[in-house]
Amino acid sequence: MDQVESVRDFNRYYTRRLGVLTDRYLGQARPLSEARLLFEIGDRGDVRDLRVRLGLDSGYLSRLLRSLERQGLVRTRAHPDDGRVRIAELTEAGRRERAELDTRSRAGIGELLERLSAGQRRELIDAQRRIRRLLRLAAVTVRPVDAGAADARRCLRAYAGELRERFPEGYDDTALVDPAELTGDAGVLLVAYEEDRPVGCGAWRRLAADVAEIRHLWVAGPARGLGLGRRLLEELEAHASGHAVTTLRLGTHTALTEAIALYRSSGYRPIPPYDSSPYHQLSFAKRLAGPDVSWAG
Amino acid sequence: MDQVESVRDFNRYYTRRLGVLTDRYLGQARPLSEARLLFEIGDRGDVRDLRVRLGLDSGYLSRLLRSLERQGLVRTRAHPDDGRVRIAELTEAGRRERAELDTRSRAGIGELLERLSAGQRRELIDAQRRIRRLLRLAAVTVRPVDAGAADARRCLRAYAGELRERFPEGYDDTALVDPAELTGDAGVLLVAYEEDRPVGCGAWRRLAADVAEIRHLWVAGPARGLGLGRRLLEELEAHASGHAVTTLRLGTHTALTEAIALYRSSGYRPIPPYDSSPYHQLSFAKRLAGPDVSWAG
DNA sequence: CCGAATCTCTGACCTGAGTCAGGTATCGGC
DNA sequence: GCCGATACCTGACTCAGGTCAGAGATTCGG
Repeated sequence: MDQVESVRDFNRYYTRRLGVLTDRYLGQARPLSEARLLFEIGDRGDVRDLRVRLGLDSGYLSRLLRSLERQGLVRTRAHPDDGRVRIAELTEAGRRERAELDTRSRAGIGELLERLSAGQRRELIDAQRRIRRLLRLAAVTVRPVDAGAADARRCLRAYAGELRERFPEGYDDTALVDPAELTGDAGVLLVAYEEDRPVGCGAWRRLAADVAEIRHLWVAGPARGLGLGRRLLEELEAHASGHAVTTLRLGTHTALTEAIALYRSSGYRPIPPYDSSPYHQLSFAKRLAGPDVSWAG
Repeated sequence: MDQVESVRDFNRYYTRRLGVLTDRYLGQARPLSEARLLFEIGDRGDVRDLRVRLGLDSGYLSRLLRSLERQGLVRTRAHPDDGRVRIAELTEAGRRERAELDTRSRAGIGELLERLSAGQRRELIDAQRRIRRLLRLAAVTVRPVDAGAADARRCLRAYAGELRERFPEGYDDTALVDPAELTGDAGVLLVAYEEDRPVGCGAWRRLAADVAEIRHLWVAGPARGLGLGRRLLEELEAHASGHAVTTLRLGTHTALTEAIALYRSSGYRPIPPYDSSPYHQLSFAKRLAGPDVSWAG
């Protein structure tokens, strides 16, 4: 069986098993969308927000809320600052109901886990962690973005903020590269998106005819551990390679230990300092294989 | 986060990701139940069978078939041997449609896999295999069954048939234990069920006040590799232990290499032959820890 | 202060999915 | 050849889930 077929097969099996579980433990009495809404409201939530998060039609959501209100599970009131927006909050009964649903769902999973040994349970959870990491990584798309655009600036601001925290000497924003230097043949800024949210970036900037430097490689906190840094680095190399760059340099700070490990394991070798940036305590370089190299394998 | 929460979290993530995929690649134009039916019919299938496999109401299934027939995707005719049963088969257009759905679904998964490296793909598939194995194992329930009941006899017949194949000298059914000896304090037959289908069995039979023997430990072909043999053995030990048995013996055939490995790794030690069965080329024994031992951890 | 935009709500409508109660044809056993 | 069981079909119904068009309240920008 090929890989695609194997994944499809797993999907079929998993959804079927999951269906049985949720049918038995959650789907009693209450429609699924109401149950989901109860969870999503949390203790309170404004309706506009709920609509976006659950992706529901405003009319439909309104009706669902009305239904929960009739059942005494939810109360709504106007937003204090914006009279158009309404706030939904769970009543005491609503909180009990949600806790009940929660307990039932936990019980279903708990029963399932009980039939496994401790080692098997750990194996299950570990395998789920791996799958999730890989699926998240596969969901991330990386594309060039104008360095002055909103998403790009948000990434760079987050990057700078983090360096300010991590460097004992702080970080001065003026060390950021000028957006104008990352266009056309002069360089590029790549932004990684997970479900339309920017979760990482990286740039290369030309230093000479066939030499460029990697700058501002950054991955947002919640997206770390996916292997996204490596992927960004690889995409930057491929992109630079396609613009006649044969040597990549970069400078980094001794405080950034994960980054240093990444560079080393990606084939970057230490070199003497190539510029005077105070943040470049260590410098590295790598010779690229050529524009037709396939890094995706 | 505790284990139950971790599993729930994975379920939520996975169904959401899966939902996006199937929405985008399968849910176009054709209702899900029709699509599923197209797949399930295969090239042909009798309606009775489809009803059971898909778990549908007969009226509903009939209507679905009528709809597919109107669309020219399915043809039905009477069963040659039984005029009550109808046979559904795909027309040329139906086969094209199914192939189209298949391609689209494959494409979705394929795109996802493409964004991973070869090693990551392998890791994903391996993790899915593990999860599936563990979930199947967790879905299996083991319970005592009267050795004369239909399910029990089916298992024992399958067990005997397999030994007949695997032993060079064949196997004589009269060597099977007498059902009457597996009741009350004299012994028990446990049957393992996966979703209501019997997929394995095992028995213990009393030989003396505190001695019993394990007999007829068997796992159906499709359920092998789940660790079900070990689980049956453990449940037999616990059950025997609860009936004042302190020593378990068993005899086995040199041809049953997996079984021998299982016994050895479960704490059974070789002993001289304790009976004259021609099939007991090797004999083992194990001392049980006591009736209150917890084997489930 | 006006007009456009935003937010919620209501009513009308639709589809998919499925249940339930019969009815008809056929079969298997006697 | 009759009777009960089996397999199917039809019609009537329910429910969840969701879309669409507008109305009414409120806010925002100029």
